[in-house]
Amino acid sequence: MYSQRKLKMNTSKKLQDIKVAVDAVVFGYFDKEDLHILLIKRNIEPFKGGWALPGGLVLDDENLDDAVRRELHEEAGIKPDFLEQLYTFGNVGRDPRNRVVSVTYLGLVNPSYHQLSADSDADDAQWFSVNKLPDLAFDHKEIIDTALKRLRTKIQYQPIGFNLLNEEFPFSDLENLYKTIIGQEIDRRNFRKKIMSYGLLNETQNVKKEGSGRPGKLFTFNQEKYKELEEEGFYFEIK
Amino acid sequence: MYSQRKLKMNTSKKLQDIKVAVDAVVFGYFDKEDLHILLIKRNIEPFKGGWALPGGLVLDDENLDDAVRRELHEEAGIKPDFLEQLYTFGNVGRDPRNRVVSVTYLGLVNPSYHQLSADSDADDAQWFSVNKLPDLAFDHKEIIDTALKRLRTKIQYQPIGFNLLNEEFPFSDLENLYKTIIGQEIDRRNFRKKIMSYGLLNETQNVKKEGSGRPGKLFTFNQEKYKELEEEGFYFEIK
DNA sequence: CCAAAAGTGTTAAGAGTACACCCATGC
DNA sequence: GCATGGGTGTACTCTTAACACTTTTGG
Repeated sequence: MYSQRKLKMNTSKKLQDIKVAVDAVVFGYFDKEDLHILLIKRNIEPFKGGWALPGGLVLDDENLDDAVRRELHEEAGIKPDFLEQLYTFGNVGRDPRNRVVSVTYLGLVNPSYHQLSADSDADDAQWFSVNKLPDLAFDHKEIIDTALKRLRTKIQYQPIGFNLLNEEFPFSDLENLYKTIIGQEIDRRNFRKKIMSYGLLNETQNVKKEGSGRPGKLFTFNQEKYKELEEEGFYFEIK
Repeated sequence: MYSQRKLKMNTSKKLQDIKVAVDAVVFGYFDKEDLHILLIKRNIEPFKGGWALPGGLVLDDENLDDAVRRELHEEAGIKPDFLEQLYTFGNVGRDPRNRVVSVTYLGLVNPSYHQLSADSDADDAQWFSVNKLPDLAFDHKEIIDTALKRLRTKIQYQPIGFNLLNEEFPFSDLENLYKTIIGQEIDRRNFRKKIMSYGLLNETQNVKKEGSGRPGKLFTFNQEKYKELEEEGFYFEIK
C-alpha cells in the first residue's frame, strides 16, 4: 500500500489475510506471595480447556489500547491501573488456524481491588503464580517471558510497582514487592533511604493493624509528585 | 477468536477488516553531521509525492521482521546492521483509507556501506537530517519522534551506536556520534576512559589518513567480546 | 519476657565529574 | 612554526554498599 508493488498486490484480488489481536499479561501481587498472572480458560478450539492470556481480536473501529481494556473487562472484569504496550508477536504459524498478529500489553493490577470474572464471557479467569504456570496456548509462554523480563527491568527505573499495592501500605509491602519481582534480597535500610529520598511517599497517620510485631506506619504513593518529577526529567533507580 | 464472543463475531459474516503493515525508522550517521533518517517519496495517493517512512503491507506468509527487511531492500536497497521492533501504531484513522496497524522498527545503518535505491521500486529514497525533516505522510512524524527517543535512551546503555560507524574508525568518530545522538557535549577524557574500560574496542595498526591534525589510531568494535559480556549480565552505561 | 517485624546511621570503597596541557602531523 | 585534532592523569565529590542494634507491639 505504501508503494506501487503493494498497490498492485491489493488491486489484483490477492488481499492480505491477517488478523489483528491484542493479548495482555496482567500481573497481580498478593501480599508476600509470588507474583501472579491472570489467565483465562479457553472454551473454544484450539487449545479448548487450556489456559491462555486474556485477549482477542481488535474491532475495526477500536484503538488497540481500547481493545485490550475491553477484553480485560469482558473476560475478567478487570481494569488495570497500569497498562502499556509490550511487544508485537506476529510470526507465521503462531496460531494454527489463521495468521494472527498479536499486539501484547503489560498490565498491573492490585488484585485486592478487583474481583475476577464478575460479568465475564470466558469460562474462567484465574490468577497463577509465575512459578507455577500451567501449559499455555499458542506462544503465550513466550509472551509471558517477555513481559517478566520487561517488568523486572522497568521496575528498577520507574516506580510502576506502586500500582500493585493497596492505596495505603506499610513500607514492608513495598520491600516485599521489590524482592519478589527482582527475585533477590535487598538491603532494607538502603532501599528505604533511596525510596524516601525521592519524596514519593506520603506518611499517613494510620498504622498496619494485622500481623505480629511492631505495627508499621502506612504510606500512600504521591502520584502528582511523581508526574512533576517525571516532567523535569527525573530518573528513578533501584538496585 | 480467543473467546466465544469473538468466534460469533467471525462466523456472523462481520469479518475483521484491518491491514497489517510494517514501517522502519532507519538512522544513518554521516561523519560530523546530524543524524539522518531514510525517507521514501510516495508515488501513489494518499500523500502522493510526499515523504514517508519505508514500509508496506506484510505478506500472508512472511514474518514481521522479514517484511521490514524486504521493504527496506525493495524500496531503498538497504540491509540494516541493526534492526529491532519499536512500537505498534494502530489508532483508528491513522490511514485515511483503511484501518492499518503498523508494526514499526528502529534500524541503524552505516550509509557509507549502502548505496541508496539501487534496485528500488519506489520513486526515490533519500537521507534527511533529523533536524530538517520534510512534512511527513500519515503519523510518521510521531513514529520518528518515538524512534529518536528510543535511540537516545538506548544508546546510553547498549553499544548499538557502533553499527553506525565504519568497520575501522578513529575514536573521535565515536565521540562525535555520541555527541550528535545525545545532543550535548561530552567530556572527551571521561568518555574515552569509560569506553576503554569495557574493553570493547580493538586497536588496529592503522591510523586515520585524512584531515588535518594528528592522525588518530583506528579501532574496531569487538562484537564477540560484547556478546560475551552481554551474557554475563553486563550493563553498558554512558552519560 | 519473648517473638516478630519496624525503624534507624555510619563508614569505607568505588564511580563519576571536572579540569588543561602536551603530542603528532600537514602545510 | 602554527593550526588542527589526538592523546592522556589527577583530585574532588558523590553515590553506593556493607553492616546490626534498638523499638514497639501482641501474646
